[in-house]
Amino acid sequence: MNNQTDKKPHHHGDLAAALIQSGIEILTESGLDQLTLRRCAARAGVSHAAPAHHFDGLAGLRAAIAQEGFDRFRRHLLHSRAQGPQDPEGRIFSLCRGYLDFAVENPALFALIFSCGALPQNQDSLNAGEATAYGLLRETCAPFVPDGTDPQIVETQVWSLIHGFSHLFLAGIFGRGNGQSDHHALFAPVMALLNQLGAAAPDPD
Amino acid sequence: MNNQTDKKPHHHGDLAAALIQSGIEILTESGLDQLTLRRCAARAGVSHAAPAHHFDGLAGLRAAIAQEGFDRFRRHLLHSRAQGPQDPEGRIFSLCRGYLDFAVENPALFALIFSCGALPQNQDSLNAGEATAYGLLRETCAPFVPDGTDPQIVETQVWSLIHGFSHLFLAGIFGRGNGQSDHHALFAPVMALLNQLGAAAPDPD
DNA sequence: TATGTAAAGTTTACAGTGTCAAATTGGAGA
DNA sequence: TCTCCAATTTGACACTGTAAACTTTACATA
Repeated sequence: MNNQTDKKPHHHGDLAAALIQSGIEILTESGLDQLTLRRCAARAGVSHAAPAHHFDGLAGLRAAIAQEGFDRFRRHLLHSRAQGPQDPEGRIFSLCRGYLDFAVENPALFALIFSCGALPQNQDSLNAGEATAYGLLRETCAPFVPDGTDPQIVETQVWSLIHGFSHLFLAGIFGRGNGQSDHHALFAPVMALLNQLGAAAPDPD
Repeated sequence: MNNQTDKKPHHHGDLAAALIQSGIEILTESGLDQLTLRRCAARAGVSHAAPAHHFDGLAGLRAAIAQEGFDRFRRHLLHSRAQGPQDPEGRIFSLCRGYLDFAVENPALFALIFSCGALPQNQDSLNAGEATAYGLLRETCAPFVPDGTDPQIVETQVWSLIHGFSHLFLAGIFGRGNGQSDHHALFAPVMALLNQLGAAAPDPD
């Protein structure tokens, strides 16, 4: 469909990629409701109707931005996981901390990524290792999966926990009411329950 | 400001409430992007500029709808919790199941409620008992809070877990890729981790 | 009853949006 | 050089939010 790589359009160098980049910048600077076809086009230096030749309307552009955002999200998680200690607990802690940090630092992009219908997740991504965010999660959760158990159980628990906290924090459920906004301090309960993961899954060592 | 209760406007019976109701219907039938000032006005049988006299623009209407939606959400949780067994585990299980069911049955309203900035949560709501959704959660979590511990720890764990699962399910992370869409089956891992709550908090009985 | 006032709703207008059809541009191959 | 064709622009249309001016209605007061 819209493979913006390895293909040089005639006039603009690579308009599709430029539009996605413009969109992410607008998202970061001005929020989700300012993400507009015409604004992206103007920022990329083309006329207002140019994006129609690369994406299927606004929905298509948003989907493309979400896909790129998801990849940046994945790289952020990868980098964050590599920062801390490399034992199973350290890796999953760093991964979750990176998850929250990305959400706090890129709230609009985070919201777009997880808005309904924008995600082209398929079955392949489950076993894709570091190639996808889900694969990254699966890798990191693997040491906590008891033998003979469906790994998706632990993955569901971990992802639900960290995603729920991140989303609720952005929504202002935690924090705003308290007048407190240090998300790392509020994060402690999530880490505590993450520790229960080991208790729930007796190590077969 | 906009107290639509106990006050009979002159022409329309209660336009503010009618607009909110119209908005929720549009949300349910056509999704979030179809929620428009003019559409709400038309559905309520007034001209397109009438809502401006009751709400502060589209953002104000959305906030009012979110507030009403949050109250319906609260009542849904209350009803769901009353359905199952009334021991602490049964109550929290039913509450979480109601949380997920509401999200699945009202995806657009659920998204609006938890979209950033639409929530007027304040400190009072924390101790409001059944009067607010957070109070409801606090009540239900109370039996799992160890003596001398901040109840917000358990509340954060439970809400993050159930909210994260619900939101990710709506986003299609679980389910769609599998071709499986029975949210109650996929829900099991959340329930399992919820059981760890008891293990994390040794009952002082 | 007559009048004034303020709220509620309508009309009109304008800038910005997505989307489509037609015209135009500019580079690649003949 | 000429032609073709994809990329882009131009122009138009319907729809949106918003603001101002205007009209209608209900109520209080004299």
